[in-house]
Amino acid sequence: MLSNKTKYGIKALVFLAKQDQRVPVQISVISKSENISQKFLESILLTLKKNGVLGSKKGKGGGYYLLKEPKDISMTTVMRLLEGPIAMVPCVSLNFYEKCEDCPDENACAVNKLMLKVRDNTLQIFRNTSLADLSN
Amino acid sequence: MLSNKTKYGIKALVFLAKQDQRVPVQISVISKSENISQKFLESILLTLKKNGVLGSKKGKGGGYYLLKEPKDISMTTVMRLLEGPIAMVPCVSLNFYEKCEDCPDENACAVNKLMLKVRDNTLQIFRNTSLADLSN
DNA sequence: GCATTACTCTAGTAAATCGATAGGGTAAAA
DNA sequence: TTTTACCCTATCGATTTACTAGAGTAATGC
Repeated sequence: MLSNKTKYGIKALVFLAKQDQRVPVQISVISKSENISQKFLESILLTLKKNGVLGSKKGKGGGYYLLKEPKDISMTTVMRLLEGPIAMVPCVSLNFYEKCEDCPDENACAVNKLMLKVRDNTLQIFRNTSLADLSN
Repeated sequence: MLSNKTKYGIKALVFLAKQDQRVPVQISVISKSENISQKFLESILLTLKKNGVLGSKKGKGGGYYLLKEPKDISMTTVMRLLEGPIAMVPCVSLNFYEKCEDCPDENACAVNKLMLKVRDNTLQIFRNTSLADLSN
């Protein structure tokens, strides 16, 4: 299941991408428009900022804005930052790999085999989908 | 993330599919061989039984066995029984559909659009993968 | 400067889910 | 009639999720 965190994050990013000008947008504006708790959204945008997806400006006329063009922001980045691993099991994860304790041989494991296929496919979708694709 | 329940369920099914003869296999045998808590496995096999995937036989020489040929047991069935919805959000789920409360228009929703693609792909993999495919 | 605005950060918490564990009950086979 | 093994219910600690509260700090405009 996709967490609300990720869901809200994507919605906020799309909202920013849809702005005509690249001016800072206040959290409260996004929060109202997308029906997201303001405080919760605050923490989400903060992580996106800390990881180079968003920039922010303080004070009057401040807010958040995209640091890159929507077409250059890939869904893999967003998913990994907000949701964590893309794989359904750690033993097939690229960025969050962990060995299964109960499994003697990964290569002989049916779950591994199946989930590897799923990960490959899902990853390809996220790689080929940019923020621009979602904003049309 | 895939739950242990599903993971163990798949492993147990593969174990059963790999048996030469179609004789009942005791829970304790599967549990030891696959490093799964016996009691936990018990409840998993029970759900698979209640939903027509497995049969069971009581008493001495009893145990669980597949009700169908491995090639006729699709991963969609197994995943839905043990893991639940295949989709990452309820609003793109076929069997567990639910409308998002915060979303005014599903067709205009970026998350919906993205997750629909993911679900289609994942579903296709599960549909095209049978227990037989995983047992080789 | 100084008030306003808006971002930043730290805690905490209610609710749900997960992954078991415990223990007794019941049916069937030898 | 004893053994074996399936069947069912209840409980429980740990973790995660989705927020909420509240205080602090940095810019901006007048």
